[in-house]
Amino acid sequence: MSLYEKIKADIQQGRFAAGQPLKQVELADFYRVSRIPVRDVLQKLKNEGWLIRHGKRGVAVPQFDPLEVEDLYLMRARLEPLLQSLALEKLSGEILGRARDILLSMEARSGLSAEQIGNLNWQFHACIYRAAARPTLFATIEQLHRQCERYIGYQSRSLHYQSTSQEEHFAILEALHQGHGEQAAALLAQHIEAAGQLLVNHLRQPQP
Amino acid sequence: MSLYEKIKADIQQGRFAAGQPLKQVELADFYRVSRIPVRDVLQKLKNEGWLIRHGKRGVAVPQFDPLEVEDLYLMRARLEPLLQSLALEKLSGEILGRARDILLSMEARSGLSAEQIGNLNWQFHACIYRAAARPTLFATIEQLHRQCERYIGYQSRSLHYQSTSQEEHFAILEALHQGHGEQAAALLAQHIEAAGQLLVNHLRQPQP
DNA sequence: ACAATTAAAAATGTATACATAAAATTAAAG
DNA sequence: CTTTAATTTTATGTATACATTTTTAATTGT
Repeated sequence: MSLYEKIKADIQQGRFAAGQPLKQVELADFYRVSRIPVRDVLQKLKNEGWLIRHGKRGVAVPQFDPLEVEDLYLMRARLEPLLQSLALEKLSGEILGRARDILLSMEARSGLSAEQIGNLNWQFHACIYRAAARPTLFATIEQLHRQCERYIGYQSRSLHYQSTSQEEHFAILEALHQGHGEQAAALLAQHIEAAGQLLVNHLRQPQP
Repeated sequence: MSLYEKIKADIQQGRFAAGQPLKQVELADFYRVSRIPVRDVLQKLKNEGWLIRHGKRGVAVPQFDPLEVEDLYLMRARLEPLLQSLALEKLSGEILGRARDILLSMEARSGLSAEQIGNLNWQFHACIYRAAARPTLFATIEQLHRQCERYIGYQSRSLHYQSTSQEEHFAILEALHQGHGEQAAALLAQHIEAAGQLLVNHLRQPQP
Protein backbone atom coordinates (compact mmCIF):
# COMPACT_ATOMS: atom_id res chain seq x y z
CA MET A 1 0.00 0.00 0.00
CA SER A 2 1.60 3.20 -1.19
CA LEU A 3 1.83 6.38 0.82
CA TYR A 4 -0.73 7.92 -1.51
CA GLU A 5 -3.22 5.17 -0.78
CA LYS A 6 -2.51 5.28 2.96
CA ILE A 7 -3.12 8.99 3.27
CA LYS A 8 -6.18 8.88 1.06
CA ALA A 9 -7.63 6.05 3.13
CA ASP A 10 -6.97 7.92 6.35
CA ILE A 11 -8.69 11.00 4.98
CA GLN A 12 -11.66 8.90 3.96
CA GLN A 13 -11.86 7.37 7.41
CA GLY A 14 -11.95 10.77 9.00
CA ARG A 15 -8.63 10.46 10.75
CA PHE A 16 -7.88 14.13 10.09
CA ALA A 17 -10.23 16.80 11.32
CA ALA A 18 -11.81 18.74 8.48
CA GLY A 19 -10.60 22.30 8.12
CA GLN A 20 -7.55 21.74 10.26
CA PRO A 21 -4.30 22.25 8.32
CA LEU A 22 -2.10 19.21 7.71
CA LYS A 23 1.54 19.68 8.65
CA GLN A 24 4.10 18.06 6.41
CA VAL A 25 6.43 17.13 9.26
CA GLU A 26 3.68 15.52 11.29
CA LEU A 27 2.57 13.43 8.35
CA ALA A 28 6.16 12.52 7.55
CA ASP A 29 6.75 11.38 11.13
CA PHE A 30 3.49 9.51 11.31
CA TYR A 31 4.00 7.56 8.10
CA ARG A 32 7.73 7.13 8.72
CA VAL A 33 8.87 8.82 5.55
CA SER A 34 10.51 12.13 4.72
CA ARG A 35 8.66 15.27 3.71
CA ILE A 36 9.44 14.92 0.00
CA PRO A 37 7.06 12.05 -0.79
CA VAL A 38 4.52 13.66 1.55
CA ARG A 39 4.63 16.83 -0.50
CA ASP A 40 4.15 14.90 -3.72
CA VAL A 41 1.15 13.06 -2.34
CA LEU A 42 -0.42 16.19 -0.89
CA GLN A 43 -0.23 17.95 -4.24
CA LYS A 44 -1.76 14.97 -5.98
CA LEU A 45 -4.57 14.67 -3.45
CA LYS A 46 -5.21 18.37 -3.73
CA ASN A 47 -5.77 17.99 -7.45
CA GLU A 48 -8.26 15.22 -6.83
CA GLY A 49 -10.33 17.18 -4.36
CA TRP A 50 -9.30 15.17 -1.31
CA LEU A 51 -7.53 18.22 0.07
CA ILE A 52 -7.90 21.93 -0.42
CA ARG A 53 -5.58 24.83 0.07
CA HIS A 54 -5.64 26.26 3.57
CA GLY A 55 -4.98 29.95 3.58
CA LYS A 56 -1.93 30.97 1.59
CA ARG A 57 0.02 27.85 2.26
CA GLY A 58 -0.63 24.31 3.38
CA VAL A 59 -3.58 22.03 2.84
CA ALA A 60 -6.53 20.76 4.85
CA VAL A 61 -9.28 18.20 4.57
CA PRO A 62 -12.29 20.02 3.17
CA GLN A 63 -15.66 20.00 4.86
CA PHE A 64 -18.35 17.92 3.24
CA ASP A 65 -20.02 20.31 0.89
CA PRO A 66 -23.44 19.51 -0.59
CA LEU A 67 -22.93 22.26 -3.15
CA GLU A 68 -19.77 20.61 -4.38
CA VAL A 69 -21.61 17.33 -4.82
CA GLU A 70 -24.38 19.12 -6.67
CA ASP A 71 -21.88 20.67 -9.05
CA LEU A 72 -20.00 17.43 -9.61
CA TYR A 73 -23.12 15.47 -10.46
CA LEU A 74 -24.46 18.33 -12.56
CA MET A 75 -21.31 18.23 -14.67
CA ARG A 76 -21.32 14.47 -14.86
CA ALA A 77 -24.95 14.50 -15.98
CA ARG A 78 -23.94 16.77 -18.86
CA LEU A 79 -20.69 15.13 -19.89
CA GLU A 80 -21.19 11.41 -19.42
CA PRO A 81 -24.20 11.02 -21.71
CA LEU A 82 -22.22 12.96 -24.28
CA LEU A 83 -19.31 10.57 -24.13
CA GLN A 84 -21.57 7.54 -24.07
CA SER A 85 -23.23 8.80 -27.23
CA LEU A 86 -19.86 9.25 -28.88
CA ALA A 87 -19.11 5.64 -28.07
CA LEU A 88 -22.29 4.31 -29.65
CA GLU A 89 -20.98 3.27 -33.03
CA LYS A 90 -17.94 1.57 -31.59
CA LEU A 91 -19.75 -0.57 -29.06
CA SER A 92 -19.00 -4.12 -30.10
CA GLY A 93 -20.73 -7.11 -28.63
CA GLU A 94 -17.57 -7.95 -26.76
CA ILE A 95 -17.49 -4.60 -24.98
CA LEU A 96 -21.14 -4.81 -24.01
CA GLY A 97 -20.47 -8.32 -22.79
CA ARG A 98 -17.73 -7.15 -20.53
CA ALA A 99 -19.95 -4.38 -19.19
CA ARG A 100 -22.62 -6.96 -18.44
CA ASP A 101 -20.10 -9.17 -16.65
CA ILE A 102 -19.18 -6.29 -14.37
CA LEU A 103 -22.82 -5.76 -13.44
CA LEU A 104 -23.30 -9.45 -12.77
CA SER A 105 -20.23 -9.61 -10.57
CA MET A 106 -21.69 -6.77 -8.52
CA GLU A 107 -24.83 -8.80 -7.91
CA ALA A 108 -23.01 -12.06 -7.34
CA ARG A 109 -20.72 -10.94 -4.59
CA SER A 110 -22.41 -9.62 -1.49
CA GLY A 111 -20.86 -7.78 1.38
CA LEU A 112 -18.95 -5.41 -0.84
CA SER A 113 -17.69 -2.21 0.73
CA ALA A 114 -18.88 1.15 -0.46
CA GLU A 115 -15.51 1.68 -2.05
CA GLN A 116 -15.68 -1.59 -3.96
CA ILE A 117 -19.20 -0.93 -5.16
CA GLY A 118 -18.21 2.52 -6.30
CA ASN A 119 -15.25 1.11 -8.13
CA LEU A 120 -17.24 -1.54 -9.98
CA ASN A 121 -19.82 1.10 -10.76
CA TRP A 122 -17.17 3.18 -12.47
CA GLN A 123 -15.67 0.16 -14.21
CA PHE A 124 -19.03 -0.49 -15.82
CA HIS A 125 -19.41 2.98 -17.25
CA ALA A 126 -15.72 3.40 -18.04
CA CYS A 127 -15.82 0.21 -20.05
CA ILE A 128 -18.38 1.85 -22.34
CA TYR A 129 -16.83 5.31 -22.31
CA ARG A 130 -13.43 3.98 -23.28
CA ALA A 131 -14.84 2.66 -26.51
CA ALA A 132 -15.44 6.22 -27.69
CA ALA A 133 -11.68 6.69 -27.97
CA ARG A 134 -11.86 10.27 -26.68
CA PRO A 135 -9.02 10.42 -24.14
CA THR A 136 -9.49 14.03 -23.08
CA LEU A 137 -13.20 13.75 -22.45
CA PHE A 138 -12.60 10.49 -20.66
CA ALA A 139 -9.86 11.93 -18.48
CA THR A 140 -11.99 14.85 -17.36
CA ILE A 141 -14.91 12.61 -16.49
CA GLU A 142 -12.60 10.25 -14.67
CA GLN A 143 -11.35 13.16 -12.63
CA LEU A 144 -14.90 14.16 -11.71
CA HIS A 145 -15.43 10.61 -10.51
CA ARG A 146 -12.33 10.80 -8.39
CA GLN A 147 -13.68 13.97 -6.81
CA CYS A 148 -16.94 12.18 -6.09
CA GLU A 149 -15.11 9.29 -4.46
CA ARG A 150 -14.70 11.26 -1.27
CA TYR A 151 -18.47 11.20 -0.83
CA ILE A 152 -19.40 7.70 -1.87
CA GLY A 153 -18.92 6.35 1.62
CA TYR A 154 -22.11 8.24 2.44
CA GLN A 155 -23.99 7.19 -0.64
CA SER A 156 -23.87 3.51 0.16
CA ARG A 157 -25.23 4.01 3.64
CA SER A 158 -28.59 4.45 2.03
CA LEU A 159 -28.13 0.89 0.89
CA HIS A 160 -31.49 0.38 -0.67
CA TYR A 161 -30.30 2.65 -3.45
CA GLN A 162 -28.02 -0.09 -4.70
CA SER A 163 -30.84 -2.15 -6.19
CA THR A 164 -32.35 0.84 -7.98
CA SER A 165 -28.95 1.72 -9.36
CA GLN A 166 -28.48 -1.76 -10.73
CA GLU A 167 -31.85 -1.67 -12.48
CA GLU A 168 -30.80 1.56 -14.14
CA HIS A 169 -27.53 0.04 -15.20
CA PHE A 170 -29.26 -2.87 -16.89
CA ALA A 171 -31.73 -0.53 -18.55
CA ILE A 172 -28.85 1.49 -20.01
CA LEU A 173 -27.10 -1.64 -21.17
CA GLU A 174 -30.28 -2.91 -22.81
CA ALA A 175 -30.82 0.39 -24.63
CA LEU A 176 -27.24 0.33 -25.87
CA HIS A 177 -27.64 -3.24 -27.01
CA GLN A 178 -30.65 -2.34 -29.08
CA GLY A 179 -28.92 0.70 -30.52
CA HIS A 180 -31.25 3.21 -28.87
CA GLY A 181 -28.64 5.86 -28.36
CA GLU A 182 -30.77 8.79 -27.27
CA GLN A 183 -32.70 6.65 -24.86
CA ALA A 184 -29.49 5.31 -23.35
CA ALA A 185 -28.19 8.86 -22.96
CA ALA A 186 -31.41 9.97 -21.29
CA LEU A 187 -31.34 7.00 -18.93
CA LEU A 188 -27.74 7.73 -18.05
CA ALA A 189 -28.51 11.37 -17.31
CA GLN A 190 -31.36 10.30 -15.03
CA HIS A 191 -29.13 7.70 -13.42
CA ILE A 192 -26.52 10.29 -12.54
CA GLU A 193 -29.01 12.91 -11.44
CA ALA A 194 -30.76 10.40 -9.19
CA ALA A 195 -27.51 9.38 -7.55
CA GLY A 196 -26.53 13.02 -7.07
CA GLN A 197 -29.91 13.97 -5.65
CA LEU A 198 -29.83 11.10 -3.17
CA LEU A 199 -26.35 12.01 -2.04
CA VAL A 200 -27.13 15.70 -1.65
CA ASN A 201 -30.25 14.94 0.37
CA HIS A 202 -28.29 12.58 2.55
CA LEU A 203 -25.63 15.21 3.20
CA ARG A 204 -28.14 17.93 3.97
CA GLN A 205 -30.20 15.94 6.47
CA PRO A 206 -28.11 14.14 9.11
CA GLN A 207 -25.20 15.40 11.19
CA PRO A 208 -22.27 15.58 8.74
CA MET B 1 9.03 35.15 -12.83
CA SER B 2 8.63 31.85 -11.05
CA LEU B 3 10.08 28.56 -12.20
CA TYR B 4 6.57 27.44 -13.03
CA GLU B 5 6.04 30.39 -15.32
CA LYS B 6 9.46 30.02 -16.92
CA ILE B 7 8.99 26.38 -17.81
CA LYS B 8 5.44 26.94 -19.02
CA ALA B 9 6.60 29.80 -21.22
CA ASP B 10 9.40 27.70 -22.66
CA ILE B 11 6.98 24.91 -23.46
CA GLN B 12 4.68 27.39 -25.16
CA GLN B 13 7.55 28.75 -27.21
CA GLY B 14 8.43 25.29 -28.41
CA ARG B 15 11.79 25.15 -26.69
CA PHE B 16 11.28 21.46 -25.91
CA ALA B 17 10.65 19.00 -28.71
CA ALA B 18 7.24 17.40 -28.48
CA GLY B 19 7.27 13.76 -27.52
CA GLN B 20 10.81 13.88 -26.21
CA PRO B 21 11.03 13.14 -22.48
CA LEU B 22 12.11 15.92 -20.15
CA LYS B 23 14.88 15.02 -17.73
CA GLN B 24 14.69 16.46 -14.23
CA VAL B 25 18.44 16.98 -13.93
CA GLU B 26 18.70 18.77 -17.25
CA LEU B 27 15.88 21.10 -16.35
CA ALA B 28 17.36 21.67 -12.90
CA ASP B 29 20.74 22.55 -14.40
CA PHE B 30 19.22 24.75 -17.07
CA TYR B 31 17.11 26.79 -14.67
CA ARG B 32 19.78 26.78 -11.96
CA VAL B 33 17.66 25.14 -9.32
CA SER B 34 17.58 21.72 -7.71
CA ARG B 35 15.38 18.86 -8.81
CA ILE B 36 12.86 19.31 -6.01
CA PRO B 37 11.15 22.46 -7.34
CA VAL B 38 11.43 21.02 -10.85
CA ARG B 39 9.49 17.95 -9.76
CA ASP B 40 6.81 20.11 -8.19
CA VAL B 41 6.42 22.18 -11.32
CA LEU B 42 6.37 19.16 -13.63
CA GLN B 43 3.58 17.58 -11.64
CA LYS B 44 1.60 20.78 -11.71
CA LEU B 45 2.08 21.26 -15.45
CA LYS B 46 1.09 17.66 -16.02
CA ASN B 47 -2.21 18.31 -14.31
CA GLU B 48 -2.83 21.31 -16.53
CA GLY B 49 -2.22 19.44 -19.75
CA TRP B 50 1.08 21.16 -20.57
CA LEU B 51 2.88 17.87 -20.09
CA ILE B 52 1.88 14.24 -20.33
CA ARG B 53 3.32 11.08 -18.91
CA HIS B 54 5.98 9.51 -21.08
CA GLY B 55 5.99 5.76 -20.81
CA LYS B 56 6.12 4.49 -17.25
CA ARG B 57 8.15 7.34 -15.91
CA GLY B 58 8.95 10.90 -16.81
CA VAL B 59 7.00 13.49 -18.73
CA ALA B 60 7.09 15.00 -22.20
CA VAL B 61 5.55 17.85 -24.13
CA PRO B 62 2.49 16.45 -25.87
CA GLN B 63 1.95 16.75 -29.60
CA PHE B 64 -0.72 19.19 -30.71
CA ASP B 65 -3.83 17.12 -30.85
CA PRO B 66 -6.92 18.37 -32.71
CA LEU B 67 -9.01 15.72 -30.98
CA GLU B 68 -8.00 17.09 -27.59
CA VAL B 69 -9.09 20.56 -28.65
CA GLU B 70 -12.36 19.20 -29.93
CA ASP B 71 -13.03 17.50 -26.60
CA LEU B 72 -12.06 20.55 -24.57
CA TYR B 73 -14.35 22.89 -26.48
CA LEU B 74 -17.11 20.30 -26.51
CA MET B 75 -17.00 20.18 -22.73
CA ARG B 76 -16.78 23.93 -22.42
CA ALA B 77 -19.77 24.34 -24.71
CA ARG B 78 -21.76 22.13 -22.36
CA LEU B 79 -20.57 23.47 -19.02
CA GLU B 80 -20.08 27.19 -19.49
CA PRO B 81 -23.62 28.03 -20.59
CA LEU B 82 -24.77 26.03 -17.61
CA LEU B 83 -22.73 28.08 -15.19
CA GLN B 84 -23.67 31.33 -16.90
CA SER B 85 -27.32 30.42 -16.48
CA LEU B 86 -26.77 29.71 -12.81
CA ALA B 87 -25.28 33.17 -12.47
CA LEU B 88 -28.27 34.91 -14.05
CA GLU B 89 -30.14 35.99 -10.96
CA LYS B 90 -27.05 37.27 -9.24
CA LEU B 91 -25.82 39.46 -12.06
CA SER B 92 -25.83 42.96 -10.64
CA GLY B 93 -25.33 46.04 -12.76
CA GLU B 94 -21.93 46.42 -11.21
CA ILE B 95 -20.78 43.00 -12.38
CA LEU B 96 -22.06 43.54 -15.89
CA GLY B 97 -20.30 46.91 -15.86
CA ARG B 98 -17.02 45.31 -15.00
CA ALA B 99 -17.52 42.74 -17.74
CA ARG B 100 -18.16 45.55 -20.21
CA ASP B 101 -15.02 47.36 -19.08
CA ILE B 102 -12.95 44.29 -19.83
CA LEU B 103 -14.36 44.10 -23.34
CA LEU B 104 -13.69 47.79 -23.92
CA SER B 105 -10.12 47.48 -22.69
CA MET B 106 -9.59 44.71 -25.22
CA GLU B 107 -10.70 47.02 -27.99
CA ALA B 108 -8.85 50.04 -26.69
CA ARG B 109 -5.40 48.52 -26.46
CA SER B 110 -4.00 47.26 -29.71
CA GLY B 111 -0.96 45.08 -30.21
CA LEU B 112 -1.93 42.64 -27.51
CA SER B 113 -0.27 39.24 -27.58
CA ALA B 114 -2.28 36.10 -28.07
CA GLU B 115 -1.70 35.28 -24.44
CA GLN B 116 -2.99 38.66 -23.29
CA ILE B 117 -6.06 38.46 -25.48
CA GLY B 118 -6.78 34.99 -24.21
CA ASN B 119 -6.41 36.16 -20.67
CA LEU B 120 -8.78 39.12 -21.06
CA ASN B 121 -11.18 36.83 -22.83
CA TRP B 122 -11.25 34.56 -19.82
CA GLN B 123 -11.49 37.50 -17.41
CA PHE B 124 -14.66 38.59 -19.17
CA HIS B 125 -16.40 35.25 -18.85
CA ALA B 126 -14.96 34.49 -15.42
CA CYS B 127 -16.32 37.78 -14.16
CA ILE B 128 -19.81 36.54 -14.99
CA TYR B 129 -19.27 32.94 -13.93
CA ARG B 130 -17.97 33.95 -10.52
CA ALA B 131 -21.26 35.60 -9.73
CA ALA B 132 -22.93 32.19 -9.74
CA ALA B 133 -21.06 31.33 -6.54
CA ARG B 134 -20.50 27.74 -7.63
CA PRO B 135 -16.85 27.13 -6.82
CA THR B 136 -16.61 23.55 -8.02
CA LEU B 137 -18.20 24.19 -11.38
CA PHE B 138 -16.06 27.27 -11.75
CA ALA B 139 -12.87 25.42 -10.88
CA THR B 140 -13.50 22.68 -13.42
CA ILE B 141 -14.23 25.17 -16.17
CA GLU B 142 -11.16 27.16 -15.22
CA GLN B 143 -9.11 24.02 -15.57
CA LEU B 144 -10.51 23.37 -19.02
CA HIS B 145 -9.45 26.90 -19.95
CA ARG B 146 -5.97 26.24 -18.68
CA GLN B 147 -5.79 23.17 -20.86
CA CYS B 148 -6.90 25.26 -23.82
CA GLU B 149 -4.19 27.83 -23.12
CA ARG B 150 -1.59 25.65 -24.76
CA TYR B 151 -3.38 26.09 -28.07
CA ILE B 152 -4.41 29.73 -28.02
CA GLY B 153 -1.15 30.83 -29.59
CA TYR B 154 -2.52 29.26 -32.74
CA GLN B 155 -5.98 30.66 -32.42
CA SER B 156 -4.89 34.25 -32.57
CA ARG B 157 -2.90 33.73 -35.73
CA SER B 158 -6.18 33.76 -37.50
CA LEU B 159 -6.47 37.31 -36.28
CA HIS B 160 -9.61 38.24 -38.10
CA TYR B 161 -11.40 36.00 -35.66
CA GLN B 162 -10.84 38.53 -32.93
CA SER B 163 -13.46 40.98 -34.24
CA THR B 164 -16.08 38.27 -34.62
CA SER B 165 -15.35 37.10 -31.12
CA GLN B 166 -15.82 40.58 -29.74
CA GLU B 167 -19.19 40.95 -31.46
CA GLU B 168 -20.27 37.71 -29.83
CA HIS B 169 -19.09 38.95 -26.47
CA PHE B 170 -21.16 42.10 -26.73
CA ALA B 171 -24.17 40.11 -27.90
CA ILE B 172 -23.92 37.89 -24.83
CA LEU B 173 -23.52 40.89 -22.56
CA GLU B 174 -26.54 42.55 -24.11
CA ALA B 175 -28.67 39.44 -23.69
CA LEU B 176 -27.63 39.18 -20.04
CA HIS B 177 -28.39 42.84 -19.49
CA GLN B 178 -31.91 42.35 -20.78
CA GLY B 179 -32.42 39.23 -18.74
CA HIS B 180 -32.68 36.92 -21.72
CA GLY B 181 -31.03 33.99 -20.05
CA GLU B 182 -31.68 31.24 -22.55
CA GLN B 183 -30.62 33.44 -25.40
CA ALA B 184 -27.39 34.34 -23.60
CA ALA B 185 -26.71 30.67 -22.98
CA ALA B 186 -27.30 29.81 -26.62
CA LEU B 187 -25.05 32.64 -27.77
CA LEU B 188 -22.34 31.47 -25.40
CA ALA B 189 -22.56 27.91 -26.66
CA GLN B 190 -22.24 29.15 -30.23
CA HIS B 191 -19.39 31.40 -29.22
CA ILE B 192 -17.44 28.50 -27.77
CA GLU B 193 -18.24 26.11 -30.57
CA ALA B 194 -17.16 28.66 -33.16
CA ALA B 195 -13.85 29.24 -31.42
CA GLY B 196 -13.30 25.50 -31.10
CA GLN B 197 -14.17 24.84 -34.72
CA LEU B 198 -11.82 27.55 -35.93
CA LEU B 199 -9.00 26.22 -33.82
CA VAL B 200 -9.52 22.62 -34.87
CA ASN B 201 -9.57 23.59 -38.55
CA HIS B 202 -6.46 25.61 -38.06
CA LEU B 203 -4.67 22.70 -36.44
CA ARG B 204 -5.78 20.22 -39.09
CA GLN B 205 -4.71 22.30 -42.10
CA PRO B 206 -1.19 23.74 -41.83
CA GLN B 207 2.04 22.03 -40.83
CA PRO B 208 1.80 21.60 -37.04
C1' DA C 1 -4.77 48.56 28.50
C1' DC C 2 -4.17 48.55 23.59
C1' DA C 3 -1.59 49.07 19.44
C1' DA C 4 2.27 48.49 16.80
C1' DT C 5 6.71 46.86 16.08
C1' DT C 6 10.12 43.51 16.67
C1' DA C 7 11.92 39.12 17.97
C1' DA C 8 11.21 34.07 18.26
C1' DA C 9 9.01 29.87 16.50
C1' DA C 10 7.35 26.91 13.35
C1' DA C 11 6.25 25.53 8.86
C1' DT C 12 7.21 25.33 4.09
C1' DG C 13 10.63 25.86 0.12
C1' DT C 14 15.04 24.34 -1.67
C1' DA C 15 19.63 22.12 -2.06
C1' DT C 16 22.72 18.22 -1.61
C1' DA C 17 23.45 13.38 -1.02
C1' DC C 18 22.05 8.69 -1.16
C1' DA C 19 18.88 4.61 -2.60
C1' DT C 20 16.24 2.31 -5.85
C1' DA C 21 14.36 1.14 -10.07
C1' DA C 22 14.27 1.65 -15.33
C1' DA C 23 16.83 1.59 -19.44
C1' DA C 24 20.61 0.55 -22.19
C1' DT C 25 24.64 -1.78 -23.27
C1' DT C 26 27.48 -5.56 -23.29
C1' DA C 27 28.42 -10.41 -22.81
C1' DA C 28 27.20 -15.04 -23.34
C1' DA C 29 24.66 -18.90 -25.18
C1' DG C 30 21.89 -21.02 -28.62
C1' DC D 1 23.73 -13.90 -36.30
C1' DT D 2 19.97 -13.55 -33.17
C1' DT D 3 18.21 -13.82 -28.70
C1' DT D 4 18.54 -13.73 -23.91
C1' DA D 5 20.65 -12.79 -19.59
C1' DA D 6 23.61 -10.08 -16.79
C1' DT D 7 25.87 -5.80 -15.86
C1' DT D 8 26.51 -1.11 -16.18
C1' DT D 9 24.56 3.22 -16.70
C1' DT D 10 21.11 6.67 -16.11
C1' DA D 11 17.07 8.69 -14.27
C1' DT D 12 13.90 9.06 -10.74
C1' DG D 13 12.48 8.31 -5.70
C1' DT D 14 13.67 9.47 -1.00
C1' DA D 15 16.23 11.16 3.08
C1' DT D 16 18.75 14.67 5.53
C1' DA D 17 20.24 19.36 6.02
C1' DC D 18 19.78 24.20 5.21
C1' DA D 19 17.21 28.70 3.75
C1' DT D 20 13.30 31.44 3.54
C1' DT D 21 8.94 32.80 4.64
C1' DT D 22 4.99 33.04 7.49
C1' DT D 23 2.89 32.99 11.76
C1' DT D 24 2.89 33.54 16.62
C1' DA D 25 4.45 35.61 20.76
C1' DA D 26 6.54 39.12 23.29
C1' DT D 27 8.03 43.60 24.23
C1' DT D 28 7.83 48.39 24.05
C1' DG D 29 5.77 52.81 23.40
C1' DT D 30 1.70 55.73 23.56
